[in-house]
Amino acid sequence: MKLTNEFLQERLNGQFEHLLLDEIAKTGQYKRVSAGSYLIRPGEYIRSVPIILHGSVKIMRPDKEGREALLYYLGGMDACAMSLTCCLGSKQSEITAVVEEDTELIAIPVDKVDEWMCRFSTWKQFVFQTYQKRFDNLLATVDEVIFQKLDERLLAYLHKKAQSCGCRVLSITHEEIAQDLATSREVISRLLKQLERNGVLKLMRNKIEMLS
Amino acid sequence: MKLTNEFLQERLNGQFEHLLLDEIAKTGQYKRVSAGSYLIRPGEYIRSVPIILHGSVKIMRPDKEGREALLYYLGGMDACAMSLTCCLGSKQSEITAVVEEDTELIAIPVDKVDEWMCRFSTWKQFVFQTYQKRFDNLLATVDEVIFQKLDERLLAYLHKKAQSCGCRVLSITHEEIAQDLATSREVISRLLKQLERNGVLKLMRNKIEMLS
DNA sequence: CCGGTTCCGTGACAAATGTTACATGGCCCC
DNA sequence: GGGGCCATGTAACATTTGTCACGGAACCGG
Repeated sequence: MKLTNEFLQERLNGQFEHLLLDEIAKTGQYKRVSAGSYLIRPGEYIRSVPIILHGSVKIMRPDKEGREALLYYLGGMDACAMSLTCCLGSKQSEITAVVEEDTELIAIPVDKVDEWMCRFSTWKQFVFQTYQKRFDNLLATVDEVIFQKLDERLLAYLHKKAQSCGCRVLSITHEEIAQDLATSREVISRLLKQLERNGVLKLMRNKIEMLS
Repeated sequence: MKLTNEFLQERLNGQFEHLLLDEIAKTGQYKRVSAGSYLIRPGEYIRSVPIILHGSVKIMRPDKEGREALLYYLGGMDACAMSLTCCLGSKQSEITAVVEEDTELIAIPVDKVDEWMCRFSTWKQFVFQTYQKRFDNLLATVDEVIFQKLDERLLAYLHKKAQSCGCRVLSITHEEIAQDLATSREVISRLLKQLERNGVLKLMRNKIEMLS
């Protein structure tokens, strides 16, 4: 799709100045990506930084045994800090990014990311804000993993998920949750059952309804 | 102490251009900080970004119960990414930074950090490299906490420590280790004893000698 | 040398998490 | 309706981690 200034103005919440919008319209690439597709996998190089207009992207961290734990989600108006550092240092990705819900994004070529930093203060601000948000995300994840027990982490996970999809009924299997939290299916089933007994949620096949 | 261009040239490994060194000499503040002092605590504001010339600084993350887990160390030529984001967004610190070994650093006033970004490409590079390093540190920590068991984490912890102090005999108590890893002293004692039986290390009062 | 303090070792038990094994039940497709 | 697949439930057991209780050893200051 061709990017226009008006479209960008609306979708980017007017957080960028006009000249910058022109540049984005000229060099940015609009993309629709459907749920399940990978934006980046470990070891790949990135040549553009995605700004997410709408949807949600799941950032995961793999280990050597093939497990893959959830780090955090990217949502509207978020950009990926990993891709920023990867681009600017031409480093390989160390994470996996997979589209969770159908997503619209604008891909900014790496050389522009750098160039605009000095030309547009709103861009510089955006870049640093992005770093800050990702740092906060990571810290929150670290907190949970270090200080909380699994049942608390599970509950936090479900709430985040419900919030991100904007509904109270989650379409997910116990197995998927187990992968995201880097544990086993049986453990999750056990804890979920416990939460159900406590009236926090209701379990159905392939679905979990949050009650509180 | 008064900063001179020559001093900076030598201590900063010549990674900055001359004009920038002049600026740093003019506005940077040289500081010696002795082991045990706090550079920043949660809730405080930072008005300068430290560049560490020599020594080591421990970055920790507190939780509500008063526990405080180790995130990572800063060493020579490192800068603190937290302080970067905190400064640029005038946010409160979310971490604790305490000097582990006597440290020399240069404090850069926050407005300069921003101003130099566009004027000096080596500075811009430095800032982004800093972000990247801190991200990598955090990811490594996340990896350990998510995927590894305590005995592996403990061993990794000891190795990092040995590397950072450059010697094979660590001066540390079981209690301190337990705090850094957010667990209890007894657990650490037990695991250490096990490692000793396996010939990995030797235990002494207030000291641990790494053998491998 | 004595008394107090800090550090360490350790057994016994509790709680949390991981693993194995199998049963059940829904759902899809023919 | 029957067969097969997938998701879930669950018991039983293993391992890991956390907690409590206590004793002894090393060190330190008088």
